[in-house]
Amino acid sequence: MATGRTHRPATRSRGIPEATVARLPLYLRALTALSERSVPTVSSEELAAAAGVNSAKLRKDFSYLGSYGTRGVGYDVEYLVYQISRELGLTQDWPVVIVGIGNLGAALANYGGFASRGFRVAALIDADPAMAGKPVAGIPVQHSDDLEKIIQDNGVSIGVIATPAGAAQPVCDRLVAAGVTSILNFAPTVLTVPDGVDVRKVDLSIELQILAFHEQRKAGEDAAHSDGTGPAAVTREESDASADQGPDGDVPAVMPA
Amino acid sequence: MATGRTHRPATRSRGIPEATVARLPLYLRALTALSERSVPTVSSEELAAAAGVNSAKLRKDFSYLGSYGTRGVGYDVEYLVYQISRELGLTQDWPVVIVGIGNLGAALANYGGFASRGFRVAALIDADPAMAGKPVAGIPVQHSDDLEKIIQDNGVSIGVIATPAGAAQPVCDRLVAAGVTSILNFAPTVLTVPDGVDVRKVDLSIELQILAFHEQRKAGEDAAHSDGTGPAAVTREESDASADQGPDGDVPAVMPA
DNA sequence: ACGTGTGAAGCAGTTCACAGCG
DNA sequence: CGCTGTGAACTGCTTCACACGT
Repeated sequence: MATGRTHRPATRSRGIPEATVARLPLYLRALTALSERSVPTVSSEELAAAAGVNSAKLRKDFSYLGSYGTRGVGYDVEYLVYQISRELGLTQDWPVVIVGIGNLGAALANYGGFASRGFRVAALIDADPAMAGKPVAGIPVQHSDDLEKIIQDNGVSIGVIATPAGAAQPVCDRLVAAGVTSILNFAPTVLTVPDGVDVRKVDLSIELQILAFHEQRKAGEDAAHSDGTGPAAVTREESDASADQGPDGDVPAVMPA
Repeated sequence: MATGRTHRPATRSRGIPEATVARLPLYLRALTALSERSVPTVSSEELAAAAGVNSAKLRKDFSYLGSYGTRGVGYDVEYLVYQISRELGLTQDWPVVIVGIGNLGAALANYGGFASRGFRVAALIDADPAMAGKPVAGIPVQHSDDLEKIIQDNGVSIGVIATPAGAAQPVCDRLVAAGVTSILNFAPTVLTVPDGVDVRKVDLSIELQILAFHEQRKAGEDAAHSDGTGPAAVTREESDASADQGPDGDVPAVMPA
């Protein structure tokens, strides 16, 4: 690595746009599927279709990684898989802890997406003493009293929070204090973290609300026209989400004045 | 395929930017919490802090909805809750079906975020006959043979897919054919849908990979020479996600040449 | 000829900074 | 005054279109 070619050793330079990073996993998945089918090369057009993006965007994205394609031919599948994996840091093993082994935490522990691709569930942690020792997805649940020790013993830097909303911030604080610097938060709460710690949020009810917004719009437009039975309205195959921190609290009923 | 571009009506009369729509649920949650504490008004500054955004952005967002604030005072909490709820379409009831009642589907069914805020789990559907009739979260699971009838009988327009990757597209097709026009996809697959159908995706492994990327970057910077300027490490409280369609297939091991 | 790689144009989203109203 | 509402500047992402290497 870092063997300068024509440019600077820019291979993993600081300059990859966030939007591009967010799409690399997409490309990787599509490429992995091609790899399994022993497809040797792909054009940007083909790969873009498989990943659900447009080809200009894909080429631009890849250009940030380097010039890994061959003009007139396309990209070497195996090589790209490797380069993207490396860029994403998936050539190393990331031990992950899941905190909060309720319905969701258990589902996450069982989710195949974890085991594959460099992520390994190092420990499951729950505050309920009754859970301690009980195996979930083949891994014994440990009590949250030992959280700090578990983090340190396993060299964990990525934590997943699947606790109830109220417990999320305290858990987050302890994780961070113990050395975790990346957090995936499933609780519907805004997490406050110190600089240098990354938080990503997955929030079911926010996603639903966004869908409801568009759904309402469709209904409105339909009504304005005829009572048509056919769907014809807001078409977006590139709806964008973004958003990071969720606000706090549980979500009760909506009923103003 | 995968090229619906249908343009965007742009900001004519009813044009709320997508990025703003994605934040409305955040504001709503923060406002609801305030409402519960009987706080009568908030300033953009306070509310922004609670929602984890900056106040200029919040004011700009609200300006798309109308002028609901009072200069020198702030926003009336109850009134804003109502306006945002209405804008998001949460003043009506949205029946939702969840297809695929495995670990994740069951967790979703039990998730409180569903029940609150205008969403109602109208039915749980699974392909496994052994599941049929078994209650999950108090709702009996129905067999997928009856999917179309269930959708139509309940007037469902929002579907949640929590099946394995391989089943997602067929399920999606049936949902759409039966009248569903908004889909929340938890399967790691790129869903192809006709124009007029909205798809949002929640993908655990993509989120983890994005975290891994930043994590690797932190480690690299620490290990190598420390830069001499400003704060080290990636500090982002506003990391952005985006991304919509995921690519297809399961995700096996990564191991190129 | 073909498909990558990329300047340049175009656009969406964010931030600034201040005018204007209570 | 204080705080909202918003034009205007700015930043970053996407799309275009074509030169260039193979």
